[in-house]
Amino acid sequence: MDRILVIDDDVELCGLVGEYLESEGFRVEAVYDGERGLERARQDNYVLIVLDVMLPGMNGFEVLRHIRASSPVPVLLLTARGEEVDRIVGLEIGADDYLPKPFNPRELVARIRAVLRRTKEGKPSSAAAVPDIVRVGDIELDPATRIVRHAGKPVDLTSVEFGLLEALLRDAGRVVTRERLAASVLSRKFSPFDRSIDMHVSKVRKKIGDTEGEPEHIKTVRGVGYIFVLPRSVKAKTS
Amino acid sequence: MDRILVIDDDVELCGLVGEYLESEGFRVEAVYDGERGLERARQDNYVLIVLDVMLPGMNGFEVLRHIRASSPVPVLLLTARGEEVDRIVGLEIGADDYLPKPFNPRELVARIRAVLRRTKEGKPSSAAAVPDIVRVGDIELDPATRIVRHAGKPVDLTSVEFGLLEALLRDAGRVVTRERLAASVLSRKFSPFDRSIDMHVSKVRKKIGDTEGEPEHIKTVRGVGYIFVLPRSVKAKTS
DNA sequence: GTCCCGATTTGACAATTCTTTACGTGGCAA
DNA sequence: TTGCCACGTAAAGAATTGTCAAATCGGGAC
Repeated sequence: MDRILVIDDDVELCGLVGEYLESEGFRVEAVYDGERGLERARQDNYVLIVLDVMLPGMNGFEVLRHIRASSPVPVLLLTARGEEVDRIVGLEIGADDYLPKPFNPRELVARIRAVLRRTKEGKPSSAAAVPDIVRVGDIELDPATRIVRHAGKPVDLTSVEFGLLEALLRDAGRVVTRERLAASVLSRKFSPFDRSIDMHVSKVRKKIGDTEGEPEHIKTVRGVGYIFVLPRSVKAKTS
Repeated sequence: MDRILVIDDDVELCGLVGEYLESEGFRVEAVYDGERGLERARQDNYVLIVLDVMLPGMNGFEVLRHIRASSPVPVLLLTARGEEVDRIVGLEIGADDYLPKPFNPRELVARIRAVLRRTKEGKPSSAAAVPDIVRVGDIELDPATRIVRHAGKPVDLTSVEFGLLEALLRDAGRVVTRERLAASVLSRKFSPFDRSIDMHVSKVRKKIGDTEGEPEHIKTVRGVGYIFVLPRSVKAKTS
């Protein structure tokens, strides 16, 4: 089983991430400081390391440099929001990708899979990280260009609409609650009078053709939220 | 610990750079003229030398030539702004990279690390040093010469515009927040009334042709920031 | 030092996007 | 069927962004 090492001093986050990754079929170990992380990284064999930049004691870059000195194991950096340090430094010293906090666990998984795929393909570490296209049925969403296509034809979405569709697509086949949508799309708590999400769902539906008798993409789950329906008998593997 | 020698007659700058590099885990020594620099370079063992081209007495090229006569130590040249010619000369005599003043300390660190990585990877020093050029789609940006091209044609940008475009390009395919842009481009905290970034984005857009119906380069992500879109023309295999 | 010029920032207003209001529809239970 | 409540969506209102133009800043020439 693929083993992943998470180095992050945020214990709670480690727990969440760990749980999620395990549900996705990885084995996860977490340590909460750089020294310990380095130690583990050296003695054990992980397929990938998730490394927080901001660590007590030895910072993430230090750790990365030391890891790189002895091993080509793929490393995915987590950076705090609004943090100055960015790709310039991170990728230059040999990270394989990075993800700004806060992030969606699905996004993390997608990136981990992308990195693993790249490195497995024989590509040496530190190749440029290109976000993946999310495809479900006849809908295609590209985070890198923010272009959405419906049956191949580009659909013009606003920022919020794009974010909403992305959130639904990344969890295609599962119900996404209004709470989660509000949090991830609008960056705010959901309150019962807030009809904003509904409004945007309405608009997205219109734009991706959920109006005619066509098989609809976004179904309402009364009292809970929305679900992007999967085309029959296809599992939610975006990788 | 990795030791770096800085040769530059600007004492203040030496101080700043030294401080920054030390915070990044290097040990730094600085001297303020070429003769002394040469002396130090000969007797001590540095992992890298940062050398200003414009020096009182013996100029940087002289110094570099002398250093190269006896040592393969990596050298990073600092050139005054707009001195394009120097690039060719500098790299030909055996510099490993160079950086025009004024520069961002982070950029310096990134380049130092890049050089160290290159030279450590077995490439002998002074092997073809390729200063990184950032290329995304039909846009090409050279941090070293500060020249930007759109479809091959040079685009005239002001320094803020250049910095803005560079920041976006380095994170092409990902959203860059206003906070981040303000910090890295304007060197200040972003405040909600600050329209400066927007203004510059507007100007850059105009200059790189984001005005016609053509696929635009810079998209707005409302409430967050901007994203430089990655071209997706090349499917599947994107190195 | 002052003057000048281009660059950057700020002010103002238009255009676009998002939120809220308002009302209609339809599901669900008794 | 009735009543209730959640959802759909048009339209008004609020907020954010685009951009022109004017004010301010900063660096070099003198």
